[in-house]
Amino acid sequence: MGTPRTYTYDYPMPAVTVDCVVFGWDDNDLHVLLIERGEKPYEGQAALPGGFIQVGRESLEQAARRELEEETGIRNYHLEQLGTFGNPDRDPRYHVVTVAYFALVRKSDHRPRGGTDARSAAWCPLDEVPSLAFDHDEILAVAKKRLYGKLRYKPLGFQLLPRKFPLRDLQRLYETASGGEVDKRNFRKKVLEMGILEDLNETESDVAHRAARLYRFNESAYRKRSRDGWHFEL
Amino acid sequence: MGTPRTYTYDYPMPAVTVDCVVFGWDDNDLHVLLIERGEKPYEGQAALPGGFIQVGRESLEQAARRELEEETGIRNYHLEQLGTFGNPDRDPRYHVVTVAYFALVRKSDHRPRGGTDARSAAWCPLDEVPSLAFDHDEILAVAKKRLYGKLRYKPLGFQLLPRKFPLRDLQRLYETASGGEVDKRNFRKKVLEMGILEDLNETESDVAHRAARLYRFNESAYRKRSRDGWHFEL
DNA sequence: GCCTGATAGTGTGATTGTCACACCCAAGCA
DNA sequence: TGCTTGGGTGTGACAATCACACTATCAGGC
Repeated sequence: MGTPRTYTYDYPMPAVTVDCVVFGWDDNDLHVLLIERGEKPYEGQAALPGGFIQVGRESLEQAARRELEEETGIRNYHLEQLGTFGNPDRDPRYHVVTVAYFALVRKSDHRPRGGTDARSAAWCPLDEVPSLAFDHDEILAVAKKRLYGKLRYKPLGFQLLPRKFPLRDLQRLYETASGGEVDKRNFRKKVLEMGILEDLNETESDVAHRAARLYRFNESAYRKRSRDGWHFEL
Repeated sequence: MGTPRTYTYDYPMPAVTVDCVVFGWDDNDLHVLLIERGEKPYEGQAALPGGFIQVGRESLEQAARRELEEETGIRNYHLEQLGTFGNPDRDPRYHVVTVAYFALVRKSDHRPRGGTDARSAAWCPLDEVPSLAFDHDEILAVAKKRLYGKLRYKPLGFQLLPRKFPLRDLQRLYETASGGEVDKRNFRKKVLEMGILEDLNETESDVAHRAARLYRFNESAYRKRSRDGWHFEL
């Protein structure tokens, strides 16, 4: 559509892309969403989903959301900027500056292989990630570090868990992030005393043991406490 | 030098710049380094120092350091990436994506108006900053928030203070960042027990009151403790 | 040289938060 | 019905945090 044309500048220009590190949680493990590249540099290799920004037409965050939705069909997720990577040789073709984003999604909200179309997007457990295209290994490493750090002092874990969850699952997630074990009783006491979880008076079903109570993150309670100078920490 | 030429692409390209928020500390107040714009959009208005990256030739951090050194002559400072701003209309001319950096310098290391040349760079107290060009107000706001947050859990304050400093000054800096007052005795005890300050057995001179002892940040002690899983917090 | 104003430096006790720890309970399944 | 699995609950020891007030030292002015 439209006549082919070209764009001329007085100086060399870099290309700008966005790449997204999408984390999902699956009962026991963190997963990242990877695509398989269908085009030339690094064709066939795994990479982070992303693409070029539409110059003059969208903000960086809009570009990240657009790419994510196009390539993976996911919606409703936490998204924040992670950092920008711009070494001149990070793309073998020419100078590409990429703005990396960091997304947290509820895997349970999206049908197992949500792929609307195009290149295959698939969840990959964090400790089985293959070598990635470009400098995406480095980007992923930064994202991991940021996620683990941030889970402790921002209530981001609730963006990964299903809306209703038992405390056990919350604890597992935090143990994964901190790399250590946590005492069950202390964990429960601490979390419940924060007053940001709503007890749903429901229990799990279909489990082969005593069913656990389900809770929901109470965002407005969280915001109220935050306004009063309190801050989340686990 | 070199023949004038142009650069042609199949797609529209954004420009990429770096901008630096440079903080300095002056006994009692935080200052930011601002330049006065000498060129068209926002000519004559205050702005953050920065400029275009050299496409294909330097990384983003190299670009930030180059621009800072060119425009202000400062050297030896802490520099980290702050975030990237890329709304299509943030520059009235065309789509410019800017990668913001965040620098901490010892004002005492640099002669009062270090300007090597070119446009005038000047320190401005944080609470007297005028309205800035582009979206630099927003960038500065993000930087301030990041600085205040980070001072509490990373030993960045020592990058702002002179190498030898009395505890009083350290306390002032932290009070500024946290917006509250702190008990002198508790502060001293806490800081000294960290074991990351070296007592120089020297005192201030030329003060109209009892001279305070001077201390120095002991980076290797800090790193050793960090490796053992300890973390800085004030 | 002595008085004054300004800031440096120092210890304790009360309170609060953090941590480690073990047992009984409910439900599904064989 | 009993075995297995994980759910749910309280207390006491210890450590960290907080609030708090006085004496010491220096420079400058009188």
